[in-house]
Amino acid sequence: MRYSDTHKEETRKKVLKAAAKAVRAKGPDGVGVAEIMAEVGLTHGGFYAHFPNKEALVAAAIDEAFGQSGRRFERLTGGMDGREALSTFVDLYVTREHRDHPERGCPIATLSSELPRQGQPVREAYERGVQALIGRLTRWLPDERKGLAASLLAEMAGAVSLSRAISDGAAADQLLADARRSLKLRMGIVQ
Amino acid sequence: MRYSDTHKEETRKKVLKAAAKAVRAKGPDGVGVAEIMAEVGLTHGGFYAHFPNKEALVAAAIDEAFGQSGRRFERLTGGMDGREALSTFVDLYVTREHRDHPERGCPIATLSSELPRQGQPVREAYERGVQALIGRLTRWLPDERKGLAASLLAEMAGAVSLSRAISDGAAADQLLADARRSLKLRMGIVQ
DNA sequence: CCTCTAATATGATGTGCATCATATAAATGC
DNA sequence: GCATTTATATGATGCACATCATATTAGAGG
Repeated sequence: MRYSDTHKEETRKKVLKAAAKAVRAKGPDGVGVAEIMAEVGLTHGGFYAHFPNKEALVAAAIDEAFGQSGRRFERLTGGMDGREALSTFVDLYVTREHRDHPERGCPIATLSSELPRQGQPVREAYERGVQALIGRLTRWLPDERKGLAASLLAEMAGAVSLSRAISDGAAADQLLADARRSLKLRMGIVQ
Repeated sequence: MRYSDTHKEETRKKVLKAAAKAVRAKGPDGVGVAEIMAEVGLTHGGFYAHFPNKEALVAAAIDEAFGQSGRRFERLTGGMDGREALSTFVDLYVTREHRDHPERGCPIATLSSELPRQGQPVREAYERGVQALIGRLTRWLPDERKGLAASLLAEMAGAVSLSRAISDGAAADQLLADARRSLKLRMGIVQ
């Protein structure tokens, strides 16, 4: 092989990361192949040497996005007990910071409504990510109540998502604060 | 005028209703002008006699969708006290029926994630609808706690939205049931 | 029954996009 | 430094769509 052994793999990774960001920022249908390739300094034609089609890229990008936030949370909560980990998670997820940066946030808060309309490979990637996150939360909860974990995640994503629709910043912040409190109550962290 | 006085207005209404359904089913960007006109038995060209452009239609369709569900809930909860109205609302909103029929459901559960990326007129219509719904819930709550109302709405929409991503029907139903219970707890309806 | 005008249809234009066939260029091993 | 092969670029194709200019038709008023 003439390019370095790792060159193609590196390019693929870069494309994937750009896509993971772009998909969250503009949605699966709002983003174009050419745009993502340009982001990496390439042109659109080379794309098909890395992915069979756009749908495969989007699916991989969603896996990547979930993977990124998953690793981040593992890192930040490593060594904590369940109670502390849950509290940390809420304080990182249900925030203005998350609301204001969908492109590096949780795919659920950013893509929930449009994902059911995507093709099967994309939906599958999304569900994998959702289930992994539910699993993580479940392990942190007393008695490992999976149903509760899912419902808590719904509340967190719903709060971030709805706060993005509220133009009055103070009201949006208040919504997030109310949600954090409700979540910690449900988790048994506060009374 | 040669057509009956009300003809144009009736056509506009029909287009609007078709759009309100289509926008929820396929998203603002997933739906085409020609498709909506065909739904009403017309061709695409006539569209611009009714709306200046697609964006205006989408904004009007979102108003219409919020209006439809608003009127429906007013009708169903008319005469109830706050407690009973809230309980009824939860039992209608956080359901499998709602999950399975986005095209006639709440625009928040169907459009939340992609709406922040729409143009201003569409975002404004959406926020009007959100605020109206928050207002309705607020009036039903003891002490009229607006922040709580918003947070409750986030949890409801989040639960329906997330349940749409879960392919295992039983698990999705369980998520909805858990959410209903959590919501009624927060509303002070059950212990 | 005919006229006239508002409502709708036809068809064209331009744009953006995914995909692919083919051309070019990069850089390693010789 | 050259040949070879692999990565990337160029450019073409076809489709879906919004928009608009122009043509046609429906049908109430005379």
